[in-house]
Amino acid sequence: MASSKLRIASNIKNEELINLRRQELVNAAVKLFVEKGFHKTTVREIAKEFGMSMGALYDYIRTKEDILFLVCDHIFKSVSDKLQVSMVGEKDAKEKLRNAIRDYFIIIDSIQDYTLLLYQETKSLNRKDRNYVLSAEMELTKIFENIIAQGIKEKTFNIDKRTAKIVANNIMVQGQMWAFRRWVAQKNYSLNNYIKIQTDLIINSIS
Amino acid sequence: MASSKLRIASNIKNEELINLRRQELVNAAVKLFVEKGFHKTTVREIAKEFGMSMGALYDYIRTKEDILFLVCDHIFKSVSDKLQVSMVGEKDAKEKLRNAIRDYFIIIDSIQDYTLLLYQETKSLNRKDRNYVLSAEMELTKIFENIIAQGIKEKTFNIDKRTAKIVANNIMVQGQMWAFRRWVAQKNYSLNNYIKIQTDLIINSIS
Amino acid sequence: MASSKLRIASNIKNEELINLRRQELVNAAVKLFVEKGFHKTTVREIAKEFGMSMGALYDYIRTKEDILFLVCDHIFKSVSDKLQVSMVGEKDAKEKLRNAIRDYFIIIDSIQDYTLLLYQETKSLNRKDRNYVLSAEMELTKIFENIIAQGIKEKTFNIDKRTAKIVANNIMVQGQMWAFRRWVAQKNYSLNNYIKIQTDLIINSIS
Amino acid sequence: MASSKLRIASNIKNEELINLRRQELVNAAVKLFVEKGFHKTTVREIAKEFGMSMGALYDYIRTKEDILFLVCDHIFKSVSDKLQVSMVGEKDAKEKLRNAIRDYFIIIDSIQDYTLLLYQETKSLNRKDRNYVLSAEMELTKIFENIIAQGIKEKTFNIDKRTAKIVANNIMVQGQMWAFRRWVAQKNYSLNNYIKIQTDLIINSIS
DNA sequence: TATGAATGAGACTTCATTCAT
DNA sequence: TATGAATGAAGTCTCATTCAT
Repeated sequence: MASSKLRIASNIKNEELINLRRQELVNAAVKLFVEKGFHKTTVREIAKEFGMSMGALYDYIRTKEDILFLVCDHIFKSVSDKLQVSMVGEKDAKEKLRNAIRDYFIIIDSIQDYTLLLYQETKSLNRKDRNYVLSAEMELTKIFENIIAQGIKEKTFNIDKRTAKIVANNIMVQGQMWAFRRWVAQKNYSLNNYIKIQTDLIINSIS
Repeated sequence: MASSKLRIASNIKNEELINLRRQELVNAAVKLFVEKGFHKTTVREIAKEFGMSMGALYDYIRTKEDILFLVCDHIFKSVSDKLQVSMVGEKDAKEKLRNAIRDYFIIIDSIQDYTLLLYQETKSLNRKDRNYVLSAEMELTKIFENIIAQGIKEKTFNIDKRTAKIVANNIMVQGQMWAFRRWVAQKNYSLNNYIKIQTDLIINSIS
Repeated sequence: MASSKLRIASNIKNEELINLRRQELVNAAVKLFVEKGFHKTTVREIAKEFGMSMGALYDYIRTKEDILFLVCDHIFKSVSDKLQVSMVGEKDAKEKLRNAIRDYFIIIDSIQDYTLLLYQETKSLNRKDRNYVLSAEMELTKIFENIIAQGIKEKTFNIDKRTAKIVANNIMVQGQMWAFRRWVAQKNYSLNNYIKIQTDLIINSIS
Repeated sequence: MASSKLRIASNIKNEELINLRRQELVNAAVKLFVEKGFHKTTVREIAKEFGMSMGALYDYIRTKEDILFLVCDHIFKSVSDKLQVSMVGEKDAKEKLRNAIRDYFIIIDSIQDYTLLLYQETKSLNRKDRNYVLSAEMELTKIFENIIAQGIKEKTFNIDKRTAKIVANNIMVQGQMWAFRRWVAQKNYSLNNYIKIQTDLIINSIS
């Protein structure tokens, strides 16, 4: 995954330095993008938050859009890495699904702002970068799909494979909903409440 | 509802003309916004598509953002009006819910591009206009919430009121998902399939 | 003097109507020019204050600058007419001068805003119109010059003719000063005070 | 005094460069403003005269009005500095006053165009900047007031303090008159003539 | 004669990107 | 390698003036 950053060209030769600086760059940019959106954030502002000159910044990227990709890539990997970690352990499918949903929703909650950013600015990426991010999203969805597939095989879940794919996607958007519809969701429910209600609904619908 | 347009000031005195031209303007702008997004569409391009001079365009609005509001308002009302119409008739709650979901998903399908636009560019509106759009969205959600509430009263649905609200929101995002995740959804399912599967899942989860 | 208005072409044939309407136009424009200055006042605003359509307004003038000329001309004539009136009667030169200064200062005071306008926006006129206004101003100055000349002949005033011209101009600018330096003048002196002090200084300097 | 320039924000970090470029900018702008007035001069023209791109120009200022302030500030300081310098030396009040008037009128003569500009465009400044310029003007007036006050104490001048303030203001406007009424003043008098006549009138009026 | 919608040139301003130092 | 001043294209918006009705 780390190699994804290399998709973006740089003047700098030292690869370690690139990665270190880009990490700092992402942190600076994310903060500003969350606050004001991609289009309304200027490269000057990013450079200032980054603590470097404009020239230096442009040693690590080629265009402003590169920064957005770096940011999206970073955000997505945060979710993916954390979720991957939580997935270990030998449990039955229902338990596994409950845990995965819980972990996923908790992750979303912890990076709400990033979630918003990820789904609102993706369209500003060029085709190639956008596809990269989308495919990353699909990998994530696959995690849920696989758990459900296991449950179907174990006869725990009583749906077909085609429905499983939709349920997996439903889980994804219901997670995002916690961030997107915060005015409704977070005003009326605690995160635990929300997780319990959604999980029960999902399990119920496929059992 | 028509009065919402009056939120936006105009140099033109003839109110009918304002409405006519704004309708044309919305049509022109929607097309471009869908293609390239709000920020990447220039007012000059809109004026050209609008078929009038820049000056004329600015006789009907005050700022570029006004155009976005007009567009969002228009899109939202399309959905709302159509859904409202489909809601008449005396059926039991389950039947009503099935029909409402079906109608809503069909509407979303018929204005996919607009849906995308509506949910991606809302954040570019100023606070006031954004709130206006959000509250309109909440009204829509309420429609589903009310049907479910009726089902609960009739003992058709076996959930509490707090869960009902979440289900209503789930329906909304699952509709939007048809547009947003078209690469997944529309590649793998026909609209009818999608509607059937999602409806069954929902009914199942609350019965 | 009335013919000065004819310097400006019009589509309208009825000359009386022209004069009537132009008077109204001047009143509308003066108010706005005083408030916001010539450049920051739009023709649309003038038309609105004027109570006519833009098309109608342009029947009475050719360009926006024409309005400024009409206004300057009007203001200047107000002063001139009033001063002319006050000049009648048989008095000795010193008495005459005292009275003329008094009358002039009182007039300036009564049209302070206009005075400001007249001297700040004149430069926005084209050469011809500006010269017209300037020559009108010189006529006014001549009034004072003539009184002083009379006093010199009567041996009341002990200066030469060349000095008289300067004194006349001094009187003019000291009058304007009441309007221009209002923060100093009107904060520290009543109009009567101011008139008395300035008149005494002037008389003293030439006796 | 130099700090007055800091009232205006800049993108440039090198403060010396700011001062240098702003000086160049003022020179370019003054020339154009004198020729055509503030409103009729475009930023593009200023940039061209400035010898830099529009973008570069806007690195040194925030708005077009800032340029006007810079210009007014510069002009005023030219007068103020020169007059301050001429003020040294131990002379009696009458001698001092004669010299101060002479120096002031000579300065005005040497920067006639600037004087015109200063007093015609001040109103285009925003409140804060306008007040800044006005208060600078009042400081200048104070110089004359103080000399006269000294003469009153020394019994050289036979007027009261309230009259002294008016005389000081008269001197200011009579200086400006040399520039404003150039068609009258400079056509009929040499500068030396003008100075002599005005000075004698003033001294006469207060002795 | 009156209306006011439409024109379109041009104004001010921003900002991603480059490059001399 | 780092700096940040400079570029210039492009953006949004205004408004004096015209002309079909």
